Amino acid sequence: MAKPKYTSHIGMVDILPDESPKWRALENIIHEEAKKFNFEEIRTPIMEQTELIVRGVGQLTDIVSKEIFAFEKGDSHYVLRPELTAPVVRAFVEHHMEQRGGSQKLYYMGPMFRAERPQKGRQRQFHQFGVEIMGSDDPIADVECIAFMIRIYERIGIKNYNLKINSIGDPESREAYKQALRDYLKPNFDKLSELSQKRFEKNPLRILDSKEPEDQDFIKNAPVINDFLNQESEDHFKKVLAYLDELDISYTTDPHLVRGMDYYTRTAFELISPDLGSQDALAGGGRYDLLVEEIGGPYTPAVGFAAGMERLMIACEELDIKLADEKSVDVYFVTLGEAARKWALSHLSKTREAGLSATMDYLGRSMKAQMKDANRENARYTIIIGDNELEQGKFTLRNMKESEEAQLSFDEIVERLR
RNA sequence: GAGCUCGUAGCUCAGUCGGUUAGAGCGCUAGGUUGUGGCCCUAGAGGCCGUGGGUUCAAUUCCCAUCGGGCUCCCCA
Repeated sequence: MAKPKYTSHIGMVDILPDESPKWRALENIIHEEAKKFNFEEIRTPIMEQTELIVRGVGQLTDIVSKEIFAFEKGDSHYVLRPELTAPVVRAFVEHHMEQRGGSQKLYYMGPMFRAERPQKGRQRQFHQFGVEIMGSDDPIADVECIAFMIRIYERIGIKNYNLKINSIGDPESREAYKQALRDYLKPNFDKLSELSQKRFEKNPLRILDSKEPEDQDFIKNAPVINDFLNQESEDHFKKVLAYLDELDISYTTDPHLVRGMDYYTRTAFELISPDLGSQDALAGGGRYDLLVEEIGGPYTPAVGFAAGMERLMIACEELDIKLADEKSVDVYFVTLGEAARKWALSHLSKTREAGLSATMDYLGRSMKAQMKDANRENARYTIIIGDNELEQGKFTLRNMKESEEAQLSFDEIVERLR
């Protein structure tokens, strides 16, 4: 196929009419469940200051070091948001949202941007939904957050997932652990994969995540962070797990789970799906007790997660889950002649005012073509309007599924369909 | 950012061991039924064979590059 002159950018896809109903259905589910959990929606701009993202997400993360879309205009440094925790924290601080009282339970959804090489389940413009609970360090908040996340997948019917959870402690215990990890690995440094050697100084935790075969033996016997948690973090983690048990949410503790953003403290979790291929994370999140201060606000412990909406869609397809109904319209006005078209135009309005969906042919086509079109649009009924009908004030109402017809006045038709 | 792989009608794909007018199914439009859809029949529209360059008498076919998709790594949602 010859490519058109103008196409969307690589990794940025259109959501066409055949797909958009699925998206709306998913969005509706998220709104409904958020309402049940008493989460309030927050919408922030698509662009943020580059410095916010660099500080918030972390200079050394892949997201910031190689995946952000950034540009300058005048003195301003713009970046397309790669995630929404930092922007939500920014809004929280900017608008002194702690003054609203209590803890803030926020949710969001929308497009994010990362300049990665696209593959299935990974695009440059993609969509996430997620929540942030700000102002509480109670393990209950962690678990409510996870419960909401799980609830979305459960409601949709995606039950084939694995919740992995870990605690990466506070910065002090993490530093102690990093050092212990380095001490453990150092004698075998030369035997580590090239990649892991690079990670050794900068981010040794990542070595635990390595998929390189030569690293696996070292990883298996490495010290685990759980042994380095201070009492507070350990108690916190135990409570999180106990509350998960209370909710009968099954999980796997994974001492090797570390996350890509620098801001995480204590609880970290991921939701993995076997139905996704190599990009198998449905959602991920954790606690970030120090980020609000980092951004310039008051000490505000917080926890949240983000979930990939495209990945959720892919899982639905793999599992043959239909998010949206077939398209349909209540009434299709089939017109024969100019007088009928004019009548139809005004009575379309009346039909819609009665709460029904209604449409007609705009192309002046034959009756057969109109009937075919009505079929394609999945019309429940057609109303056939010709000179005879206009004269008598009785129209042919055809039930498309049953192939039954009746002669009725317009008022009777509306009454019957309502 | 790296490796592999694919790229022919709107969609799914044949095909050309380089050689006159590139095919099918579905979809679309129209007719068969001058006022009736879904099935059937007929016809039509729709392709510089992703793009650019090279080799050649000749390239959709071979070579290179590029763009785009897929898979994998990295990383993440």
